[in-house]
Amino acid sequence: MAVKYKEIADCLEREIRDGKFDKTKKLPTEEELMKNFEVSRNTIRKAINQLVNRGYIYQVQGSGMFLREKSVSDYINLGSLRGLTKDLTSKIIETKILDLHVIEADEVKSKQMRCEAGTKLYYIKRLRIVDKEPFSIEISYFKKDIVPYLNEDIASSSIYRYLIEDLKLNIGFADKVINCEKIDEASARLLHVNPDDPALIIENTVFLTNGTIFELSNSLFHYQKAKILNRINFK
Amino acid sequence: MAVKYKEIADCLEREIRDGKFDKTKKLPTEEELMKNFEVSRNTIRKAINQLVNRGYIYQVQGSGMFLREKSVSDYINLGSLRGLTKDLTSKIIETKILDLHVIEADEVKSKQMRCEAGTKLYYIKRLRIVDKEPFSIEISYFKKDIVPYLNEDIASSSIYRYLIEDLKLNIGFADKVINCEKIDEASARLLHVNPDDPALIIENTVFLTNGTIFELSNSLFHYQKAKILNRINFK
DNA sequence: AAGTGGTCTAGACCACCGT
DNA sequence: CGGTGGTCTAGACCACTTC
Repeated sequence: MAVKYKEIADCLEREIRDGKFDKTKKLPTEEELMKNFEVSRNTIRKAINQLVNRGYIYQVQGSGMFLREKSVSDYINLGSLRGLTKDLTSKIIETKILDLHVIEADEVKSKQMRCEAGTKLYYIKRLRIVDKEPFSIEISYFKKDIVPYLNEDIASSSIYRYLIEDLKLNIGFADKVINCEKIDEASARLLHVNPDDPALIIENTVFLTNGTIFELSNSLFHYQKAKILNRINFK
Repeated sequence: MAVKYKEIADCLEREIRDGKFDKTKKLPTEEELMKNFEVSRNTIRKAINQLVNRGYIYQVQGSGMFLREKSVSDYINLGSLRGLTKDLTSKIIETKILDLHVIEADEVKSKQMRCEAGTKLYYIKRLRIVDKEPFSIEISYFKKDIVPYLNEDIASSSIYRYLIEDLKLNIGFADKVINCEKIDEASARLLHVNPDDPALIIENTVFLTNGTIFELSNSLFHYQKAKILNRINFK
């Protein structure tokens, strides 16, 4: 990390999650934080901005910084990279790899991923299981020139932990398209629902900081079990 | 407005939307913008940050600021206040008021909206029609002490324009929960779909900048017509 | 090496909240 | 009125990209 404002943000996030401010529901003032962390006001404000964007707090001019109501821990967080494991704490998450191999991009995929047709892609299909019940089906494509190696071990734990910590990928931004459809028969069997039942779908296009697409994924959720939470700030 | 960085952000947003940078797909450098707008670097960077958060551009250290691919204009934008009218440009949006009157908060609503039971609320039920076809059913509750007046006229055009520009409400943040369900019979009739067809649902809790809840809404979308887009930035 | 964004500091003044 | 965030400036140095 080595960047002050991120370290401060992460530290404060930990403290918030640990309930350090639950009694007052209020954070220390900017001035106090400046003293505690021995940095300038701008740096504190940048750190705090992270917490605001992550949905933990809100600021009131002239009054202070307050905790936002705890998000019940049963939602999928749209705005984070942290994956199911970190979103659904207090649940048992398991992953079953249904398929994992290298393919070549066809016309459609090459267009979607902005690459040449024939580009090598990892194709992964996974069934996510929450508290012993099928929860979602996720199909992902990774560009092999950016993610040169993947195996079942990595794919069944946290792919993103691997991409960030081991491969040191600089993930920049993502487009997420959400809609719902009638589920197809094969997926219905996997999720233990009836054909034509609803399914919640997230299509995800993920970019590196330099603007390159490196992943495309399609997640299909059990309609009674999945709820997505998104916290938004205006201003 | 009167705040420099927001004015600059709005100005640049307009220019981006007008296609001013489409040829190069690149924005001027920070230095050029500093000169053009005659402000300090921090102010420019704050303005640019707005554009990043609004999903218009991404920055590459050492290289420049680039346009993000145009969001096709057929999505509902989760991260904006701008409502259907501004999201679905190039479409004809109509609104039919199904119900509008003042009620008193029951146990459930008072809990959801964090107010006393019996608090006066505007209850509004609207059918949104896009290109002459039913698109969504929106049920909203507004606290009457914050939104003292509403009528069919206001409710059938842009409520948010009224809240912001006329009532000068300071809207701060929102929690959105998305899921999908089987549609009920009455809604199915309104949306011209079959009972038990899927429905995409957004539950929206909106807060003023001081942390007060002033609106609760529940939108139920035609599953084949509604797609939600959310652009996310990491870092 | 030059160009361009990213981080950080120090200080000034304004706007809003609560007493 | 004092306390606390919000905006803005000016300048320094670092990190990455591009050639």
